[in-house]
This record gives sequence, structure tokens and C-alpha cells, in this order.
Amino acid sequence: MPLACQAKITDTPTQISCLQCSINTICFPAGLDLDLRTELYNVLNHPPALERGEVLFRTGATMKGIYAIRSGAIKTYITDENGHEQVTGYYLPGELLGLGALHSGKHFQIAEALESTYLCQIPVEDLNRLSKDHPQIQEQLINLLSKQLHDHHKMVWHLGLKNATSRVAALLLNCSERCHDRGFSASEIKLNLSRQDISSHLGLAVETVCRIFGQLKRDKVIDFKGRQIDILNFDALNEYMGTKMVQKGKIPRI
Amino acid sequence: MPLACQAKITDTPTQISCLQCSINTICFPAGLDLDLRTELYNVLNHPPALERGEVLFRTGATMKGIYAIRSGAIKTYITDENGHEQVTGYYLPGELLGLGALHSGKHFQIAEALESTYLCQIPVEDLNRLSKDHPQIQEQLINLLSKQLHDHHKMVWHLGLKNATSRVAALLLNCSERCHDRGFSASEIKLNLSRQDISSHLGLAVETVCRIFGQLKRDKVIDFKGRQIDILNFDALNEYMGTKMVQKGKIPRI
DNA sequence: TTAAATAATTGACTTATGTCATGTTGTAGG
DNA sequence: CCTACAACATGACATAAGTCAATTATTTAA
Repeated sequence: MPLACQAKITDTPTQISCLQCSINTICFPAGLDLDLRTELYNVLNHPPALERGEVLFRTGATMKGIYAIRSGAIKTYITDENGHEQVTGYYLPGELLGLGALHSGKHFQIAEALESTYLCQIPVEDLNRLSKDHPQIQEQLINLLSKQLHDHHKMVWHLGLKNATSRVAALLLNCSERCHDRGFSASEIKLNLSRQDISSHLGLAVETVCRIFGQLKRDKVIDFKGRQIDILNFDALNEYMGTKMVQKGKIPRI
Repeated sequence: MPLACQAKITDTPTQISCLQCSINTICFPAGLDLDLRTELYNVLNHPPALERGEVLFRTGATMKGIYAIRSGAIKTYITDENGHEQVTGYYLPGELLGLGALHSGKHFQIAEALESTYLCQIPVEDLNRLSKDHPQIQEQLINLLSKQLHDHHKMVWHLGLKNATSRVAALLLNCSERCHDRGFSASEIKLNLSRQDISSHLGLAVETVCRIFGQLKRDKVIDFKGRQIDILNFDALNEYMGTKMVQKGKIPRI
């Protein structure tokens, strides 16, 4: 099964048609008539590929459009006055980015590519114009927004977990599930967040994340080489996430 | 200025018209024509008041409609196999509840009243029907969803903060801001979450939350009596939330 | 109103996690 | 291929936060 980071580019990225796109059914899941899809595809454009570290948008920037990730990955973060990053989310192929800015027209976070990333963009003006004429598109948008809101409720839950191990386990399972939902492998995931990114997202120290990764590897719950992670035992990981295991079978200190 | 929990009920709750409702401009902020509003008000209904502890919907339940809180407050939480609660969110007067279930039609969390709570409900069928005919309503819905998504991004940020004090400070400021946005006092807030609720939301122990509350009171950053909180020093609270203060001016242990 | 139950607080002590220091591995650029 | 730099890992130690236990408010129910 292909990994999330290896979604095939079936055409040169600047001219690819969504009609042939392997993930188009994910971006706009269901219920759009072919002619509406075609209309959408006509306004859709493909910004040049982002290289690792390149920024898609910044805090305060005017929203240009909504983005779908075709391949690659994006992290979002905010920075404090001292330039210290705190990662607030990550986005995988097939996922939409920037919806939270629709109501204000301004971005709240910084979005940065974690690896070479190809995007599709629908400019806001086109989206608004199409929306006016086609309730179906709005309906679709409402669905997508609602889905994202649901996912974020889940994330809030995961971040509220009380110990480091359960938070890490939750992150791994969340990534796995999202990969799986998009047709990638659920067990072999490549999350291109650095350990630093992960720790800042979970509110932990880098060292803690490293230690938990190491421990999970020794316990054969996961295996990994760098950022390529292989989940070996989902049940165990689920138990680490849940409160049950947190009480009785804690991870012993090294 | 009235407190969040003291929004005036200007009529008997079961027959109140939104046209006179003091918070209607908050639920559907702008841009709706009067006749559309009227249509909306016609399908809108008022379930009987919820008493403290009563449940509005449960995990897995079919979504009946979307809810706006007229007065009172609601918490959402999920439970693990052992019945242990983890609070994932709270909702104040003027806020909408249940939007995350639109795409699946099923609720993911449990919603429970924190005090006597009056709601408005728009049944999904009516919402769908009106949506089909009136792009304006969809537009409005998209706006509201986007706004909620934005708020949740913020919450994810707050929950990722690394130490207990900054998370508590973030919660207080979040509540304050939301009260303020809705025309209530920003400094005198009544957050009807128990200390237990707060701790579970933030991934902390109850005792830790109590101690931080106590310390903030001794430092004259806040004052409180039970769940009635008075923010005395916003700057200090902001510094506690930010990483700056976390490093140099930590709260000394008692 | 009082009694009982629940929630909040506080202290003493333990432990998970953070911090600092140092070594290792991996990766980008010449 | 080597060098330089960043990412990752691990140990020793410090400390923030958790746990357990006891006490004092606050509700709720009788």
C-alpha cells in the first residue's frame, strides 16, 4: 500500500486535472454532479510545489483560497513574541487547509511544508461565486467544515489526556486513522513532523517524546527509523492512549 | 454588565420569539434578510429547560438539530470504558452546539447542562430544507462553522501549552474573551465547570487546578468565590499564558 | 433547618516529566 | 566522498505536577 507521503503524481503537477486525480473523491467526497465538478476543476489551480520549509501563508495574511493537499504534508503553527513555535496541526494528502479563515478572511496560523508538497487551490472569489449559484457546493463545504470540526473535537480530547505516553499514542493513532481513511496504510505511516514539532504540538519536551518513542519501540508496540513509523500493535497503542493502561501498566522509566 | 449566566429571559422560555431575543444577533450574526430570519424563527423551537446535570445528547445519538444556547451553559465530554469523563468543551450563551455532527448525523460527545439552560433548536430537516432554497442561510452556516473551527484551532493551541499555569490562564482568558464577544463582562466571569471538569479538560489533576487558582488569587491576578471568577490583572494572566513568564517568573511552590 | 453528600482546598510525599549536558546519527551541500 | 549542521537519543539530576490523605466549604436532600 502506498504511504501517505508517496501519493503518486500522475501528471506534471501544474497541469494535472482533478478528473484524473487519485484523491479527488477525498477532497470532495460525494454527491457533486459531474458538471459541477467540472466547474470546480475549471477554477481550481495548482500553485508551484512547496519545498520543505516553505511557507504557504502566515498569521494575519489575507486568505487567498482554500487548499487541498495532493501530496506531501503541511504543518500549522503559531509563534510567540520570541519566535518560539507551537505546532497546532498537521495536514496529509487529501486534506483541506485554511477553512478556519473563511469567516474572517485572515489566517490565524502559519502554514509550512514539511516536505515537497503539491497543492490545489480554489480562490475565495471563485468559491464564493460558485457557492452563490450552486447550493450543492455550499452543502459540500458545510459537510467538509463539519467533518473538520469533528476531527478537531477529537484532537482537543487527545491533547487533554493526562500523561505523555497517552498523548503520543493518541497522535500516532490519529495519524494512522487519517492515513487509513485516505486509502493509505494504517500501520506504516510517515509523519514528517520532527520530534521537536511533535513535542511542541503535545506540550511536551523533545526528550520526553524521544524516550517514549524509544520505549514503545523496545516494547515492540511500534518500530521506526527516523520519521518512518510502523505500528506493530494497535491494541497496545490503544491501551496506552486510554486511561486504563495509564493506571496499572505504566511505562517504566528507563 | 450582566454575567454570562444571567442573560435575561425576556419571555417564558417555551414561547419566546427570537425576534425579541437579546442574543439573536449573535447566533446569526449578520446579513440575513428579515424575511429569512422570520422563516428561520418559524422552524425554530424551544425544548424544555435543561436542569443542571441533564443530558442534551449522548455519544452515538442521532443528531436532531443544532442548538443555540440562550442562557445557561453546557459542557461536552466523552467517557472511557470505565465511565471516566474527559471534558472536551464548554458552551456559553449565544454559542452554537452540535455543528460537528452535521456531516455524519451522529453525535460524538455527550452534552450536559452545567446549570439551568434554555436552548433554541433548529431541526436538521428544517435546516436542510431552508438551506436548499436559501443560499444565504448556507452562507451563514459556513461562516459559523468556520468561526467555530477557528476557535478550536485556538483551543488546540492552548491545550498544547506546556505547563499547568499557562493552560489554566489560557482557559480563563478564553472564557473571558468569549463572554466579552457576546456582550458580557470580560472580567467577571462565571464558568460553571467544576474544578474537576476544568482539570479533566486541561489534562491536569484537580489538586493542581486548585493550587493554581489559589496562587493566582494570592498574587491578585484573579479573585474568586466558588465558580464566580473575577479577573483582576489581564496582563499578568497573559504573561502566565505565554512562554515568557513560564521561564523566568514561575509561580513558586507553596 | 439540619444532616449527608459533594466539591474545594491544603499538606506531605512520590513520580513523571523537564532541563542540562553530551554523544550519536542522519542529512544537505560542497 | 567528506564536512558541517541539524535532528535524534540518552543519562543524571531538578522540579512541576500527581497521588494520597485529611480538612473545610458548599450544595442537596430530608
